[in-house]
Amino acid sequence: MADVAKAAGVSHQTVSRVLNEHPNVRAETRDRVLKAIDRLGYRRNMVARALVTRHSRTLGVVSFDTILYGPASTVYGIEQAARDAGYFVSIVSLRTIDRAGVRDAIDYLTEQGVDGIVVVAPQRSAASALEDLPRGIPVVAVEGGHGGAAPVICVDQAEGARLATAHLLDFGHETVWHVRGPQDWLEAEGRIEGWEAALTAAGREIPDVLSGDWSPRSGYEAGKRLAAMADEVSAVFVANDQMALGVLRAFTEEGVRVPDQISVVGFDDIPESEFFSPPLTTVRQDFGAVGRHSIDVLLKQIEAEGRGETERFVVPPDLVVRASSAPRNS
Amino acid sequence: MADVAKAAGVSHQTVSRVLNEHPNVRAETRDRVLKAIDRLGYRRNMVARALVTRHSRTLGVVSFDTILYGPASTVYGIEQAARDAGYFVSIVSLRTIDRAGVRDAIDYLTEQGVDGIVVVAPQRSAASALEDLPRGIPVVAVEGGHGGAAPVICVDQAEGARLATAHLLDFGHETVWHVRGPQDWLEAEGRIEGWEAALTAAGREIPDVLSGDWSPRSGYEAGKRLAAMADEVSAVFVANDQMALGVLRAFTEEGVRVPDQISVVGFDDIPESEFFSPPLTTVRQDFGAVGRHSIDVLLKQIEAEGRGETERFVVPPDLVVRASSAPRNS
DNA sequence: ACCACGACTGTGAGCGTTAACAACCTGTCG
DNA sequence: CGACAGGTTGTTAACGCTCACAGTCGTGGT
Repeated sequence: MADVAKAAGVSHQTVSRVLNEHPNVRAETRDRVLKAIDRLGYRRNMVARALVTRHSRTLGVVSFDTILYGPASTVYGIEQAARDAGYFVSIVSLRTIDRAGVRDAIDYLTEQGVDGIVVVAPQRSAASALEDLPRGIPVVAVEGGHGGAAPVICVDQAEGARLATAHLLDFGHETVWHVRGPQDWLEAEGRIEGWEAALTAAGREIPDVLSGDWSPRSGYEAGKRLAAMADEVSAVFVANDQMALGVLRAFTEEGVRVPDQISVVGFDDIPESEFFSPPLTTVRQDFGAVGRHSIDVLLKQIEAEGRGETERFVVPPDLVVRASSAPRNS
Repeated sequence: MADVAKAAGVSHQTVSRVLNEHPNVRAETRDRVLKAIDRLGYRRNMVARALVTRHSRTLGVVSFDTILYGPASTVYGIEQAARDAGYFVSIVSLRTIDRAGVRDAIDYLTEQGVDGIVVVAPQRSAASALEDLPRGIPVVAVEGGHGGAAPVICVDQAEGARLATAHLLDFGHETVWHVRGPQDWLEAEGRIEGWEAALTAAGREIPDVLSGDWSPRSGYEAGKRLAAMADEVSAVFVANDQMALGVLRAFTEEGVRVPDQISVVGFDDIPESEFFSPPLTTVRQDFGAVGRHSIDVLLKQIEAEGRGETERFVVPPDLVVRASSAPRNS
């Protein structure tokens, strides 16, 4: 910077002013500085800037299993929204998720000097890490349950499940079976909740829940079990599309026709769902909206210096009806 | 830090030494400092550290479309490997990929003070941005063609395609059709190359190529066209699994039986492939290995301060045989 | 002619850390 | 007993930037 100042015949402070678009710089001076910057190939050192301003214009993201469609989409949405707002994103992708891991990641990012942190905490154990947050750094949670001290942005899982279940009941199915996601996941809980609520509201029996772990294989295994009771089962709500694919595969192998014998509904609307055999009825989540809102809320927290309200933002899901669900055949 | 020094009755430099695990600190002194740090809840300011050491222990990643399975897995592999090596990762996820975008991202990250950059450049236009790199910052390319000035880490796409095609020829198919990926993508080119090479090596005719854009829908459309010529076609190599799903769907709709009438092979081995109807024969890429190697090479470049060799690391792919491919029927 | 004011520019300090060097202490060896 | 090595600690000066403040200059009003 000193070199530029010398080359342009001004003080370092004037160079700084040009860089920061301060209004009180004569146009001619600005040009001279800009030319010098260009000629010398000068790049300002953001680290030094961050040291004095105490703002790095970088946000941290703590996530888990960023290869799964849901988390990957969420992180992508967050990154885009952050960049639009002029912020960088540093990512920590946890291998195993637990209280300690999330806390370490938050500490780690804090130490790096990020201005705020988005924690994608889809599991109870991760969400619990948000209960007593280190003060001094704004944090928002995505899919983080009640979120403890942090604001929460989430998709209304229960509502999505309710839509899916009600859709099947509307088709005249006596009841709807459910293949759930893994124990610790809040999304799995929310979906069960909505499913039960819809059944209860219609005065239907609540069948035993089958367990899965989000993987197609676990759906396949659940599908085998359901196929074995094909005479009692006419509709299944599966907690995500990957497991739903496994269910469809098991049904195909066992000669159970979808939707003639059994209707299947998934959750997520992954790009593949439309081309399953048959195309899958499912619940779409707007991950872009989740990312945008989480950044909005986080920036608001940063501006308010932690004194912002711990609001809660719920994004509504949509039902996408395709060929895997149909009126009951009897 | 001054506070800690005062509390422990030492100089700030001794605190710094404790923090950096300098050997020449008396055990008793270290304990005293550590206790003071703990008591005051002190956290060292990495920004100030980065300013003076000129190392941020942060690496930049420039990527594109991080929701697709391939890029997402690559970025995940990079992130894990970087963290194992004690580095942070800042991500820039490009919306549209072109020379200017990649250059901007590299500049952006350089300005932020990253120690090195991994560019995931699966497209020709992105790879071309690597031809004249800004000096002064180590860069490695993943899937970046010849890579220009930067070392390249990639999966041997042509070899994967050769494996897939040879597998189908071994099954007695007269020739193998191909649904390619989008124009600008190097991976699409590599896969075509391998496919042609395998056909040429076997002295077979090279059929017209069908075009897709990686999406299931484009595969579906290609599948419809192939189904219309089902009597000439007995084997198809599709450039990725998502498009292969679309092809399978189109075949199902048109009553083309897989693999009885037509064998289908994909590329990527996404988690869903095993549960397609029928389960998909495909080519698996080891994204974890790509991530690890790219970080290895990048760190080597950083140590060598840019004077490292521009090596090229090729990761071999594996053929995974499932039910969608079978010996020719007739 | 004087003053006030705004536009523009320069000066010095300081952000929190590490590097380089100096200083001190202890023990060992000739 | 003195010198010297080596472990341990403290002092000072950067790193590259912004902030607060202090000019300087020209303009317009009284």
